[in-house]
Amino acid sequence: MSDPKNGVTGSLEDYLEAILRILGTSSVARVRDIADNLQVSPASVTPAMKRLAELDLIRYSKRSYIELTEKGAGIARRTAARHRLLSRFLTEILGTESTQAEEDACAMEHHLSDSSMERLAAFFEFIAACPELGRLLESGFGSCLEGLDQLGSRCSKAVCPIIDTGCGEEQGDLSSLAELPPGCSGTIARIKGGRADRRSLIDMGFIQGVEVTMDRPGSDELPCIVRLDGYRLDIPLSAALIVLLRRVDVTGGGSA
Amino acid sequence: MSDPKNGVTGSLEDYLEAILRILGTSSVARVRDIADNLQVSPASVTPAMKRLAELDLIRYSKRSYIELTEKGAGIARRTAARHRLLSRFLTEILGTESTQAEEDACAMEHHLSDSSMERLAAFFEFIAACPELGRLLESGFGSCLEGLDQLGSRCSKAVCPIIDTGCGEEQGDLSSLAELPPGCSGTIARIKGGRADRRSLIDMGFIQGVEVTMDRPGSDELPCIVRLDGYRLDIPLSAALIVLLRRVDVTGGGSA
DNA sequence: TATTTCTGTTAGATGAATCTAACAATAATA
DNA sequence: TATTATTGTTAGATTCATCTAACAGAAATA
Repeated sequence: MSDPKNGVTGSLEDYLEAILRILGTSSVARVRDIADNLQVSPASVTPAMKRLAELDLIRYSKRSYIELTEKGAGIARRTAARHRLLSRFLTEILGTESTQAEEDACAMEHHLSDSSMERLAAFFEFIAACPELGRLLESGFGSCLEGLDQLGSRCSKAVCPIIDTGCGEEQGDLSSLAELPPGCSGTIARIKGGRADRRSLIDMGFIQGVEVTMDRPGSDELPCIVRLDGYRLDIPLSAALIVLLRRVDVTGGGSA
Repeated sequence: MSDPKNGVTGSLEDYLEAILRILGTSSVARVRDIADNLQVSPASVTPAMKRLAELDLIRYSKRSYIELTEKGAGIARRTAARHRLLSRFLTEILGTESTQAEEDACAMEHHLSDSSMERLAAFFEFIAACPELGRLLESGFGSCLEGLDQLGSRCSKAVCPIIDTGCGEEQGDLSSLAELPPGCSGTIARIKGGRADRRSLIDMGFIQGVEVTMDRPGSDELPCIVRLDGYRLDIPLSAALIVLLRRVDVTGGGSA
């Protein structure tokens, strides 16, 4: 039923991955090493080894050293590869801090499908093979992200189209959500402003590409009411001001 | 201890998200709707509602309609935003098939940290704001990925640097892993060949940017032994032939 | 050899998330 | 109103993953 991978749960994948990691440096893997490696009590390791042995993924008998079977090593390597791929995407492309990236990757590695994994690997190859793209990401997005790290600070406007005014070649096309007349819709192009403001809007679902409709424009005292993905949301005018939209479906009046 | 988000587990996030989703179309959320929405038995919903109510994330009493509190709606929206972000990354950037992307996103949404999420949102804004990048991804990576879908087929060589010969402007710099002399290392640049071959190499950890060292070159009958991340691996010569490397640390002899 | 220490195992408990089957409350229909 | 769905709840079981505490086996040391 909810048996994802023939009985191999995320936790078991972690054990396999740990065994592979240990065998990379030590010549043998013992229960103790695995427990330390996964920050788990040795008492938790034994039953996991039993299950892995039943599934023919390790060779194990009471008190013996632990070895991976071919099948187990395959799963271990695949899991490790997923982990590395995700962690590299987070650090190298998105610029997530490495401790955090490890943690995210550790949790997500069990849920990335084969086909997405294959594509993510291709993505890295593509970036590496395409110097133009690499340059764009590094000089453009990369230096913009540095700005994200210094809380609330703004990054080099010349380079970063995201925070604050930015280079935005199509700045002219964009208007603030606050200016959207009632009944009209727009697609979110980007969120201006400091980190905290951005984050709280993103948390509410204000993400590039998503359509917003204005239900009731706000004032200084009255929050705007908008629809996002069909959900009604109240946001203060100050928040609406920093959401930049590309207008679609201009049925109502036209504003500046 | 291992309490990630103040008692709100991944499963509870799913329930909150489902409630938000239901309230987007229906005017009320009932146990039945939630059960249907999450493909879960109604008997599983009741205890979940109790826990959510205890945590002050929904308003609920026996047999009542279910409403989100402000706090609960916040978590629900954040989870939905993560979901959308991941699912869009998978479909729009990586080109994963949408059913699969949904599934992956559903599982990963509980594990993406705030900071990675923030950066992923910025990534979308950056791509949208940078027409050059958008074009590159779409015409280059995008059309290359189409090739991935037709099993084993090759995509337009003019445009795709990944599969087969590709445009590879720096083709000259690259040499096959099979040609790497013993003791020498290289960094993986890309994997040539059909989909199945690529996938099995990726599964073993052959991913762009990773360093490989040759332990023992192979022959038609004898597999190569290489080291990847410190792990020893045997691969058939035919597989080594399609791994393209950028050489580093040329201590040994020089090959063509 | 006897003792101590380290390592691994077992037993038993806990908590999360689910299920089925039986029951209760409500709503719809005859 | 009486009967029949439909909907929600409870009880009880299961599975997974973990823990602590107690014990057993092996190795190191006295």
